[in-house]
Amino acid sequence: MDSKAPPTLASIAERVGVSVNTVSRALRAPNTVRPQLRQRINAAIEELNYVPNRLAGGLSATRSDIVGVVVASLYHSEFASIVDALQAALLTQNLQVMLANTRYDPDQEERLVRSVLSWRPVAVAIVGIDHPAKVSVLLKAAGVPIVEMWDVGGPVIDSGVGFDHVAVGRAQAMHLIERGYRRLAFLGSLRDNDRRAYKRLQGVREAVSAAGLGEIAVATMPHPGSPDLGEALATELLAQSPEIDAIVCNSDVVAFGVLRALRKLDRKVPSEVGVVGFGDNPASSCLTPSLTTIRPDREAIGRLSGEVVIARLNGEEGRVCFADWSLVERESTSS
Amino acid sequence: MDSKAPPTLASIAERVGVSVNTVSRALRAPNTVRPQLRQRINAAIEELNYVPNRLAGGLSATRSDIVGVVVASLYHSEFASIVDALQAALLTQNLQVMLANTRYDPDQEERLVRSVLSWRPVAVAIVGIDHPAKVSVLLKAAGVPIVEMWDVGGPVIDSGVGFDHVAVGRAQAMHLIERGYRRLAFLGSLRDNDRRAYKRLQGVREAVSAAGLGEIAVATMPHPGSPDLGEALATELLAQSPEIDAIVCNSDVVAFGVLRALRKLDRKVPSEVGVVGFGDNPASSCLTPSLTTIRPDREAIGRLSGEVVIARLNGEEGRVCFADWSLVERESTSS
DNA sequence: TTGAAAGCGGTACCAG
DNA sequence: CTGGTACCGCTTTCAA
Repeated sequence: MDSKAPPTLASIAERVGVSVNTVSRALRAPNTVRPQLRQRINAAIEELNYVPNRLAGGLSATRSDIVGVVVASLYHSEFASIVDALQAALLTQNLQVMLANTRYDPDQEERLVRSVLSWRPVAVAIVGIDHPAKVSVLLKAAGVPIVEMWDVGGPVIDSGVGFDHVAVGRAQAMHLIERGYRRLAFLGSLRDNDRRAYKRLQGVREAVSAAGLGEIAVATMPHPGSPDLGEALATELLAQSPEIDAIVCNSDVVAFGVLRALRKLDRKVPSEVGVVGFGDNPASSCLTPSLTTIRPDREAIGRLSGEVVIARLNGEEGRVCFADWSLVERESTSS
Repeated sequence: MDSKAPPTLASIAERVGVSVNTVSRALRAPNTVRPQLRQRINAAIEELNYVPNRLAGGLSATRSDIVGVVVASLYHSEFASIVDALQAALLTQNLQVMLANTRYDPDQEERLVRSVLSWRPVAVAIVGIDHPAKVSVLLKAAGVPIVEMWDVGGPVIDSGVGFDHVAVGRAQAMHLIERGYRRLAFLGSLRDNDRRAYKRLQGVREAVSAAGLGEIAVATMPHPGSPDLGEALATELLAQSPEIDAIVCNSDVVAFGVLRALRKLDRKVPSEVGVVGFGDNPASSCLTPSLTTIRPDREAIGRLSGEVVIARLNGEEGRVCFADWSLVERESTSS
């Protein structure tokens, strides 16, 4: 790195001997400039390694080509693949992702949303629909399309792409109940800011209650999910409530640890205990027993979110898209 | 969303009846403004939901508080946790991440680097040290600190944080050789742009050659790694070369599929075939047999990269940090 | 402690 | 097809 000031439009204009805005046009509308001149301009650009200054461009054009993206985590691909697909979709329109990551820290969301908005994004995509009040206000006041992703089980500010997490919880529990399990528990990482997890838990409760099975045991910790967490929680849970015969896990990674705990406790899966995960980790199909889980279509959520952003920028109306998810039945529940 | 123009410093200045730059100072250096005035200004800011325009601010200050981050993938947390930790480190200095993802597409790197540089980042963190020539030129010409992450087995532009991937490949192979395996193979996703993977393969070759074991079999595909890919490649490989007794996998996720293939082929692991992965996927310890693998300290790489960026911005010299990695020995090789 | 004025590097509109 | 000229919204001297 050498710290001299980078070349500007003016530098290259001067070098070629034309005005600044001829150069500007050569870049944005090449065919409004004489081919020969254009060539000389391009040569100068190449030679000086000129890179346009989008701070200036965005300020002047009062639009930035930035899409703000706010997620709760990048860990273990919970949202990483959504961002991945979203970014790919946005790239087709030369839209740039400005990423912010709350890491499930409730105090961060407002701060990060402010930070993202300060770049005057042309749109914002954000995980969840349950934001602190001020966040919703800021998002609305920003005057740009807002796409709320992942959870659409409720009203959205502008547009939404995701699925209903209560329904997922219900499906997890109903599957277990259909398989003959009767003493269900819910287990996993549960952070205050993770409203989606609470909704899935709620769904589990609803299904259990509808089946007349009474209260479920719940074992959670506010730490990020991991196999070790799952093993610890399961071990403790089964010590306290040995009658439990089915465990709904808040993530596959946690379920991996639960399976390990059950192996150590010599409780057979699925004959004595059934286990359902959430998230469809690539490893879930490779465990023994393989793990029954919920497969949300993250790629679709990212892609559709990108498409909604683009549609909104083209003047289309806000809308809500439901993304697919399915229960993938494997060995851990096929009793 | 309502599309009226967002409030500016001028709007709030007018509302309070002071000049623009009094407001500006109230934000950046609160104690240079009379407390009472400051309160009225803050009230107006709150009321109008004012969010500063960083395009303007950055342009004016000729620095942006953006750190450009260029990765090759976000899929299955190969780099996601690096970004996660990097972002956390940068947040302490109010630095914002502008993320670009090449998805291992060789054609994208130059384009994305240009795009990132156009935001006049104060620094750039990028995966890898083997860039197309033009990318290196642009990065150097940008005149800001550049941190090359993940691979530091060679010269860096400015600073680097990572480890030597050739050494990793060597360690994988040597471990297998020490365990008594003799007919090694390398298997997995291998994309042109993934120079690190080639280096690991090279390391495997070096170790095998040093042990006088001759050529190794290689089974790769240019597609993203997955269990299915691993299973397919392993099945084919062992059909062609049934004498193979050890497989070095380019990622854990691929290794999961390899283990599945071996199970189906009724080849015992580790007694008949040894398997080593790379990446330390959380599930690796939960498989049966559990997977021996290489654990790179991704969190450290992200955190250290952030620290190097910050140090460089404080005027310190460029430097290279080696991050930890270790071979985690588990059941898949303990013959 | 506060204000006026000159940019930062582009874009957009209008004239030539 | 090309150049002149106001801005875009904020920061930064420099005075007051």
